Amino acid sequence: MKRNKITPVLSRKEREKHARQQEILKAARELFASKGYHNTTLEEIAHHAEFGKGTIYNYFNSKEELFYGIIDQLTSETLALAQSAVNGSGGGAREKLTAYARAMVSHARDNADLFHLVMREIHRLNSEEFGAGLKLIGTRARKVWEITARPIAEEIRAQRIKPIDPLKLAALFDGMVRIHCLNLFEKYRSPEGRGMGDSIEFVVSVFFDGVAQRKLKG
Amino acid sequence: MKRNKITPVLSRKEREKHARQQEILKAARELFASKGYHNTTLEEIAHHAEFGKGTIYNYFNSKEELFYGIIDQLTSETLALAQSAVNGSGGGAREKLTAYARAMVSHARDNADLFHLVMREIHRLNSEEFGAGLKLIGTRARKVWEITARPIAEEIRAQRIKPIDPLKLAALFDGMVRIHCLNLFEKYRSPEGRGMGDSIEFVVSVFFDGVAQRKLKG
Amino acid sequence: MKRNKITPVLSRKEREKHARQQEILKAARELFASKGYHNTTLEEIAHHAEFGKGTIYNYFNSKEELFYGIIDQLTSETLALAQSAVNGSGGGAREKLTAYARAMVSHARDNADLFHLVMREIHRLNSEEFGAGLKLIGTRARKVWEITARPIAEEIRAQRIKPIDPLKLAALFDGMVRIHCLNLFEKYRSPEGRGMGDSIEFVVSVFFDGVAQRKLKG
Amino acid sequence: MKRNKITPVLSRKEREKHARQQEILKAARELFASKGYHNTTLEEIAHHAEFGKGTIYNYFNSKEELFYGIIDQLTSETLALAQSAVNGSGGGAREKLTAYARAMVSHARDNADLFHLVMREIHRLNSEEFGAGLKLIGTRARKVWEITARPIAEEIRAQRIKPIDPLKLAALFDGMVRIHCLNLFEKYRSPEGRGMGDSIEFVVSVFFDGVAQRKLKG
DNA sequence: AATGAATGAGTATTCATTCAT
DNA sequence: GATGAATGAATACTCATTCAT
Repeated sequence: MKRNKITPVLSRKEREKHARQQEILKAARELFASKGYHNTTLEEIAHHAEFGKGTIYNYFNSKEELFYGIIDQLTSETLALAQSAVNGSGGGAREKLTAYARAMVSHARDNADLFHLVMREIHRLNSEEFGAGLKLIGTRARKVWEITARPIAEEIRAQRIKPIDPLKLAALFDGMVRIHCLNLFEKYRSPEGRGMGDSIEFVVSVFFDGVAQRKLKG
Repeated sequence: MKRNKITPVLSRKEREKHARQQEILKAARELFASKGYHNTTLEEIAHHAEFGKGTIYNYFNSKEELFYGIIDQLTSETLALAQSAVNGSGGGAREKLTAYARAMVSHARDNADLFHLVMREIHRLNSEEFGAGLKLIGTRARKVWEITARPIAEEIRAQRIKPIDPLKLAALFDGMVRIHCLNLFEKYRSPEGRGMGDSIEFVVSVFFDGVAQRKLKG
Repeated sequence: MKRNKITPVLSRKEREKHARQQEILKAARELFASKGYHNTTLEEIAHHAEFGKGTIYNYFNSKEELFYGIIDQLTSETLALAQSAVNGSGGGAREKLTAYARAMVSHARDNADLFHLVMREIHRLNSEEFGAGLKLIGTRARKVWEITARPIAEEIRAQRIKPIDPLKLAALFDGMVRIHCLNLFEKYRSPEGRGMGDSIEFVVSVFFDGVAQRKLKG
Repeated sequence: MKRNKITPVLSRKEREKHARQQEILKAARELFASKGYHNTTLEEIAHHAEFGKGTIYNYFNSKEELFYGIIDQLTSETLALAQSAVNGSGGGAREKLTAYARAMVSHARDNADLFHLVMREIHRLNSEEFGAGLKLIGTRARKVWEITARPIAEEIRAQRIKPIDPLKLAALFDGMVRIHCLNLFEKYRSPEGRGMGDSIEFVVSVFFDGVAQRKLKG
């Protein structure tokens, strides 16, 4: 991707500022993920990012906002992942949703702790004062649903999927995938629970075909 | 150890002690649910329960233990609900799981805030912070699965459900129901999202029959 | 010691009250001695004395006062001990003071922890608000000095002791004995320090004869 | 490691840090001395030192550690005082010990409250509470004894002092001096007690010569 | 822009004391 | 008199945020 040297999109200063923001976010992600939001101090984040404590405040107005930054990152990663799964993979809804599900599992595996972190802290944001941060999550989730609803809608039109509100279906499927991820990467599952269906195909199959045995035609 | 029917099982003192514990739990439930664990102070709980701060410590050894008390209450409610749905409703797996799902939606509606609290805190299982006391949640969740897995297993034996690990299926179904509840009662859903299928039958139907249109046999 | 049955000095009620007070004091002595004043709760004292917490307050108005009661006990024991040493032992000042010193060492050994406790907490009493409790100690200590000063004074009159204010000498001797006790029963003395002169005669000898070698007469 | 004379051993920052530590120690010394350890709150210390409460914790990790800091200060002052008395004054043991005793009285007069504080807290050595950090006091006290034992040992060798373990003698002498100081500066002594021999020579004289009148030879 | 020392609001927990039974 | 449940004042310590350098 070439950039015109004369009119760079971002000035050097802006680029450096952005780079430092990313460094801070990275440090915070790691610490929040492993110790939780409340148990991580700004001092630790600053130290881990190799900045002074005060410097953090040049890039984020508060610890809260830093956390929003992470949510933003994480949800936009998910969004991108949905987009490329739906656009990039050939075939019909089944193939596209499978691709999305696979990508989600992989993403959740790489960010298991963070994934849980957001699930955990989401409620804090739920309180009146943090409406803003939550809306972001809601909005992004909805966008994911809209993207995955598209191939579903197409197949409904082609009468290969039952005529149910595609957005509902997309939301349900997304939920199934997320629950599956949680179950997969839950640290404290009982030992027997481990390995319980790490194949995402199981989920896709239930979603499309149901669990009921098809009656054999006489 | 026989007990005379006339003398109650618990003495007046014991009954009063238990009643007060319940009052405190109730107050804590409401506050934790609406403001989250970290944002609720013991002073608020005491005030809301109309007790002195010190009194709380006569019934629970710490804020954390109080929290465990709530988790215990809620998860045992869910467990009871699963048991009566499975044992009490006639019919096959479809009817029993529908009954369970209905009961969950109703329970979640009555305890919307608390439901979110536990859905969220369930993920704290991962955090060192609450590790010890919260295995409880995992254990209880698994018990629910075991209960709902039973009718599934029966139908597998009767070849009316595909031969998949019934526990896996139960866990997936439970997850679908819970996700559905979350979507239904999420406070901050965008307005358009509201009313997106509050009929739980939709979920049951996808679980059993899938979304794919059945090809008509020649 | 006979008591006239008709006019008992104390009524049964009074005697019982006194007995219970002693029980409480005993329990408190043991706990204060082993754990210190601040680290002992009234609840522990009550439990150890096998009374209810509230009952303690029927006998002592406060934890403070309970502590004074112990000081009173301890200092009056010391006083009694000084009296009997001085009156009871034959011989001159040297014998009488030796008897006192021996009794003190023995008493301190039996009450080592309590002995330290009083030394330790004495300063708290030093603050304006506790003047009362401290005066007691001061008064009792002075009485001990007066008692031990008597045989000293006699020997001064007999020109067997240098003509120095006997009260000063008594106070110094008392201090020497107490310091010796502290050194003897100090728990955390370095190992080499242990056993460093557990014979009280050493102290008596220095007091009377000094450490200087007498010049041999030509 | 050579240092250029022009660059100071400590940087400005280090010097300032040290200065602030001293200020805090000073404030704590005054408050602990007048009110005792338990009756002094960190908030008071902070206020008296004209710092914020949190600032204290940038210099000392806990209230307890702050207390150790004071103990350290005071005991090292005493140690220094013993050293210079023994090394600095000419003459034999009598002169050197007199110098030490004088210095102690003067030091105790200047720090009467604090002196009592430490005399009292020295006995906390016994309580589990302070065990670890307070070995320091015992160690320092022992060092003082070792220092003052040296001139005594010399005179024993010269047969001018009786052949008794010099460390024992040093400990006894030190105790006599300290007791004398306590008696001198005890705030709440009864009025008649005041002025009871503030001449330390009295103590030295008893230590060396004893109180017994020497029988005139033949 | 970067820093980190200073700050003080905020909070869980303890425990002497009271008082209804 | 005896009891122990209820009480709330008291306090060490944390940490997000500020701001002078």
